[in-house]
Amino acid sequence: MTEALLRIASTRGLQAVSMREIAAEAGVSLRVVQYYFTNKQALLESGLTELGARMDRRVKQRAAATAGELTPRGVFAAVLGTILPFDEQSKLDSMAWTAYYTAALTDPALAAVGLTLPNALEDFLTARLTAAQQAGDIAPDRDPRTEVAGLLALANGLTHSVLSRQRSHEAATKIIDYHLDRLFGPAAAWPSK
Amino acid sequence: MTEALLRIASTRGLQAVSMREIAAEAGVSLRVVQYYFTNKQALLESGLTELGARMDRRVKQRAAATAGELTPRGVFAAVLGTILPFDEQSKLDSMAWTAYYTAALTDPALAAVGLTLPNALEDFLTARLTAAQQAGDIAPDRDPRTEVAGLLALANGLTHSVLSRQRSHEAATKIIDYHLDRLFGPAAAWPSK
DNA sequence: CTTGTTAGGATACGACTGTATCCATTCGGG
DNA sequence: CCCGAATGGATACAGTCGTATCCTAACAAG
Repeated sequence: MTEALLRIASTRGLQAVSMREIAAEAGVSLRVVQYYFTNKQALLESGLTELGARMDRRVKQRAAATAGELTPRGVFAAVLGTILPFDEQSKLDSMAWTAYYTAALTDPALAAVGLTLPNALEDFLTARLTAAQQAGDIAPDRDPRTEVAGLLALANGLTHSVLSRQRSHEAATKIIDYHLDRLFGPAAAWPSK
Repeated sequence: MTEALLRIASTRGLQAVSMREIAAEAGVSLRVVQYYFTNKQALLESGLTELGARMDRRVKQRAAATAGELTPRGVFAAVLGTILPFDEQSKLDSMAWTAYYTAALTDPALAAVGLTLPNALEDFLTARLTAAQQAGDIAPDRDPRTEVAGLLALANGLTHSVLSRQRSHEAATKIIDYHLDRLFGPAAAWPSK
């Protein structure tokens, strides 16, 4: 049922989401939609929560697939590579995510729900990068939180350009890899103290 | 009149934009809104065009203010610094721009109008960076179009994080400057052929 | 003075919205 | 057996939406 909501949101936009449309898409009656989601607000929030859960699942799948050795760089490549839309389904999810993001800008209730995952992601990556720095994997003059913020912003921006067909998935991945190369580059390129 | 539309779009979202709301916001009757914009579609497109014009004006203003010497790096700092929301008005415009961007994902007519400025910007900056590379201002192993795409995506992503109050304008500017430092860094840091 | 164009007020129409109400099932525990 | 709770179908309600229509003015050109 929440899937029907996200299907509509990602193909026709969040403004096309109505209780009746969801009922039709899910093949149930209007009353059933009302029954399981008391409000339209509750319905929308459930869609956002589901989106977050999917993203979480995808990150873990990719991390498991790349298993064996999870270098700091491997973690970043997995997470950032998961943010970028890489197949039809994740592309649809990214569209829905974008729709929600925009709605959250003028709807505080959605903003509260929608910011938890991005913030958790930033904290998680920052902790990883700090550890990597202490282990000597990245240059000591880098600020972990700033680097993470920049990388996440880059991934989000690239996602948008992929969605609007300005850029292919491959081109976006290349740009991400390029930045990871610079960050996790050889110690020889670090500035001497 | 288009200003009233953008005022509503940036404060309450594009889905709150209705002909009657615009009429009320502009202090005119519904008929007048219908008179000057035959369609709602035409109305929406005029808002998008106006947003593009404002952005254009801002870039030129900033470029003129930083006048005297317009180094390649100065051009990039001006353009990217203009994309980031730096005062209340540009913040509102960025919100409206985001709303339009999202709507364009599921509305081909808006996409056509909305992509002209970003594409023009990318072409312009790529030409500048190519020239700078030939002049020896950046390392020869950089791909200008890729670099520009990355920087624009970064600026867009940072804009979003500023709008959702994850990041301050200053923090975002610092990240941009950091990347520009790397790009236009001293020749000593370039890889030897 | 007449006539056509531009401008705008008032109102109506059908479609669609979220929500509420009324009613019929199904089903498990007492 | 029964009875309350869970589940869901059908329909109604009050708004709001974009759009269309009808009617005045104002004004410039003939």
